[in-house]
Amino acid sequence: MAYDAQEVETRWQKAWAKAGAFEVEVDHSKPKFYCLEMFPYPSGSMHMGHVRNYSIGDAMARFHRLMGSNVLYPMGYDSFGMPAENAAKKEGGHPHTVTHRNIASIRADQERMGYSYDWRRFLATSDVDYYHWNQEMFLMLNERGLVERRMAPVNWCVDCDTVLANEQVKNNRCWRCGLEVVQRDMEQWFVRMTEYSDELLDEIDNIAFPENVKAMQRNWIGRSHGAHIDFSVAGSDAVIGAFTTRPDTIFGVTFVTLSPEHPLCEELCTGSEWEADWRELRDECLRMSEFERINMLKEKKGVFLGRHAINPLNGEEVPIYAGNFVVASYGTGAVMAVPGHDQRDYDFAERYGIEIRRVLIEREGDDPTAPLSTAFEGYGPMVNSGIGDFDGLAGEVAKDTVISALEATRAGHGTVEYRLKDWLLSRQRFWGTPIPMIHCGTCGVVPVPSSELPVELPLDVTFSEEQSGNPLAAHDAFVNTPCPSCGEDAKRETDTMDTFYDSSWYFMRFCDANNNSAPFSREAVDYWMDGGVDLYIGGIEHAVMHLLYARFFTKATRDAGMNKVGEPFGTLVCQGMLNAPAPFCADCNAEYHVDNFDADCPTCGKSLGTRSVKMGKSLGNTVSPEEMIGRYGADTVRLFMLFGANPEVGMDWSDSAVEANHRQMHSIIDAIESALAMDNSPGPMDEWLNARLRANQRAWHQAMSNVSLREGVMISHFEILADWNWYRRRGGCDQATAKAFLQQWVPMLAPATPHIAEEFWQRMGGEGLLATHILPEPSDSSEDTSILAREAYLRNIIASGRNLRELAERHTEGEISRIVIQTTAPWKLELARDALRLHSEGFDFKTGGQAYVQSLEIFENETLRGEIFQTWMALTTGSKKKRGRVHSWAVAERTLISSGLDETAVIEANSAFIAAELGVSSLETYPAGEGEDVAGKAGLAFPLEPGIAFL
RNA sequence: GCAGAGGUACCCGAGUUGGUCAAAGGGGCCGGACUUAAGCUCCGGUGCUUAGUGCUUCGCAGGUUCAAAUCCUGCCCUCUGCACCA
Repeated sequence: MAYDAQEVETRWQKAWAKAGAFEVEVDHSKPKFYCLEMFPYPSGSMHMGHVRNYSIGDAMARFHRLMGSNVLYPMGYDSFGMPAENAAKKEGGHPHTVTHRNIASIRADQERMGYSYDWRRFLATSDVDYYHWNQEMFLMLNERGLVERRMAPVNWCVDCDTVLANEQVKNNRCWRCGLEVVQRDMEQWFVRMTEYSDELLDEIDNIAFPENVKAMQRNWIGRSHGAHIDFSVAGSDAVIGAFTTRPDTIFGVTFVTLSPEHPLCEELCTGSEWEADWRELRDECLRMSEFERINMLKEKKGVFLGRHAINPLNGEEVPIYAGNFVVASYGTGAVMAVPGHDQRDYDFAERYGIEIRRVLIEREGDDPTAPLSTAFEGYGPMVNSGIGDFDGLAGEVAKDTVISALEATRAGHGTVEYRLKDWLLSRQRFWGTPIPMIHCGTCGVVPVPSSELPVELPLDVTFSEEQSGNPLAAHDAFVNTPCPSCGEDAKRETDTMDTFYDSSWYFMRFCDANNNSAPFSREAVDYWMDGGVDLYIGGIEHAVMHLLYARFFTKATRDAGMNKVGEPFGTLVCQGMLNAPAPFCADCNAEYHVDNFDADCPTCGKSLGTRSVKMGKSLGNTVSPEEMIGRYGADTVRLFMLFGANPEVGMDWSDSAVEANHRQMHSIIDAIESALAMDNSPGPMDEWLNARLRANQRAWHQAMSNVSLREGVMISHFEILADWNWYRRRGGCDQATAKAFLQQWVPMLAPATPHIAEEFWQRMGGEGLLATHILPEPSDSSEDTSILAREAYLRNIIASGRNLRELAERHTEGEISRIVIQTTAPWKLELARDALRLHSEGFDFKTGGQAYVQSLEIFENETLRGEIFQTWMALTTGSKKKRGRVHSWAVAERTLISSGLDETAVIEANSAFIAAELGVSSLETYPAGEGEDVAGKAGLAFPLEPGIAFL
């Protein structure tokens, strides 16, 4: 057929839309399946990374529809954020305009790919219909005490003109623009996510995320158990509180270090000879960001503060230092230093000549007085404790005992610390959800009453490149408002929300997207979200940000009674990178822009090779989806995406592979057309085709259920086609068989290539739209094993015949023209059947095998005795190199032998085919011993392995 | 350093409850059929060897076993995340 992908695909896309094929409602009579791709930011047109993401999701959505599930598969856009604002500035417009233009563009691209979204649930977070509910939920969080406004040192990006959450800072650089962030103290809005730290951490064990994502989240939350210990200062009322994860090393404390900004520093050293040194160190530290303090510090420096702290357990006085490596924001900003068992403290102690004391040994019996040449940071029995019964305790027991001792003297207690911090929500930008709060001179900060929501972003703002700061702050009509509490003039909050807030609950909004009286109804969300989103697909880059916020949010709304589940996502699939070749210099280990193909390395001048790297604008190694769809059609692109690699692994773009997949499409089309044009002549291959189809259906079903899409597509688009071709080659040509075959096969093509599947569904007279068709459970037939085994037997003969032919040619003078196949001697088959029967009964061949074979009647035959014995051994115990056949035969082969397969009959029935395949003009076959032993092959003949001679 | 995932034939990639594994499938390459020819399509080949045998292979080195791609130990390398975290 002339395959006009453009025409076929757009025609069916219209038909699906017209029929509302993908529109779903709550229906308790069916199992539900919620398939979701991570919320896209509409940055213009769709790129290949999107194509991969959605092709995976759509295949799964379509598969589950075929399986009879009620599939929720929505699409919307995470459309607030900086890029639109920057674009608006550039063109002197409004981000709203930019955003809607981009949404229209990406949506058109998605529609052209034929993704089966329920477009009625479409939403954009920058539309007031959506962010209204952001605000409503913010009031809910506020009422539940989860919102806090406080002064805090924040990460500020000068370029983006706004603060960033901790998660948005990577290597001290802004995640968006890459500029280094600076520290600023500002009044900010926080969501108290840390209230849920423990649940967020503990629940990780029970969710089906990939291990790497789980590990990242655990790391990020970073719970550590330890102790808070109070060191009082000698000659003062001051107390230094320190957090440690190693209370078992308390007797090794030989100094205490404060962060230079610690308020006690000044108090302790003012007026002393050490004050000047401390001030210098503090000022130096203030000039550094926290990141530099933690990661870039080359030199550990400290100054003595002139005072001593008292170890609460043994009363010992140790010097107090200020150290540049102690960070104020972690723990208490004070460290109890144990140089014997902490490498950093060891280095510091060595430099300043402080005592290094061993209070742990590595294993029992070690010398407690052995000097340390490096810190021993592991766990081991306590030694040299000086007081109490601590010596000998190790690990958790040691920690607990020390903590109990501290608690008894009220000098400390066990604690838990987290790395996770509260979610810094406010952004000093325009294009985000306005925080619904009002600042009143009299009443302070007052929430906007729910009845007055939404607080809408003004549309009468013109953006330009000159302006800096947040245009909202300069918009009088927005800012000025009466206080909802006292009615006096007041001012609106002009900070907007981090866009991660928008994406933290959108999956629940999709359940009830058009609700205009609440964020979502409990009924809808409990139906669709039961067990979480069943399949959530997206990039690994959201492992700690979006996925953690969304988990938190779901728990917060659950506790507010809005939904039942506490974990939003069931199975999470993180799709791998999409790579494409780029010029690469092995010496410099650097990739360059595609313009440098065939050029020399711009850095070292050597000639460039290529390497597969992530597709991206910066290297220019991108491929345009539009262009590929235009050239090959959406189905080919989808097939390539699914067949190229399994979802979670990286994948290389390859032009030749895309072309190969396009050829595959043609082959499938040709095959189906041939199936539609069959004669009405039933034959022996019909049952084989059915049996193969059933086997493939079962394997396909399993692969698809496991999101092993590559494997699934391999079956639906490659294996089944190969079977069909074999059927035809073997003379299969039955209309009824072909029709039933297509009835099953064509639907299997739909998840990956829905348009061509729908086209053929119609042409073969399928009922209704394939898009809404339900495929029955894969069936089974007890006959299948032996049907398939017979054909496999035949193929085996042809395969070994081919191998042998090559060898035979070398040993034969003249042309090879005929073949003689001697099948197994009947007595060998009988022995094989006996052996199999005994094997299935658990017979021990090693002890009883010989006696058994000798007891057989046939063993009386003296001339055969030797061969009988050899055959028996080959069947049962095998040799050193080869196991007995009873062990190595597959189930199918055992079935054939046990049923007493007449090999000669099978070969005779197919002699013309075999002869043609092996390129000989005549074929003769008989059981060994019943004819001439041509070329001495009779002895080789074995059940399922006939002796083959070419002549 | 810690944690997670990996290392399979020219490339990609299955296979890891030990035996049916010289190891699926695809790409590429080689050969054949078809064709005036190229392309398409179909068929076959693609570790070495051999009238169906034998040999050497699944990061490296050992070990367990009658039997290891698969299990154990050590090592090397790649990717990802965290990191002078108290």
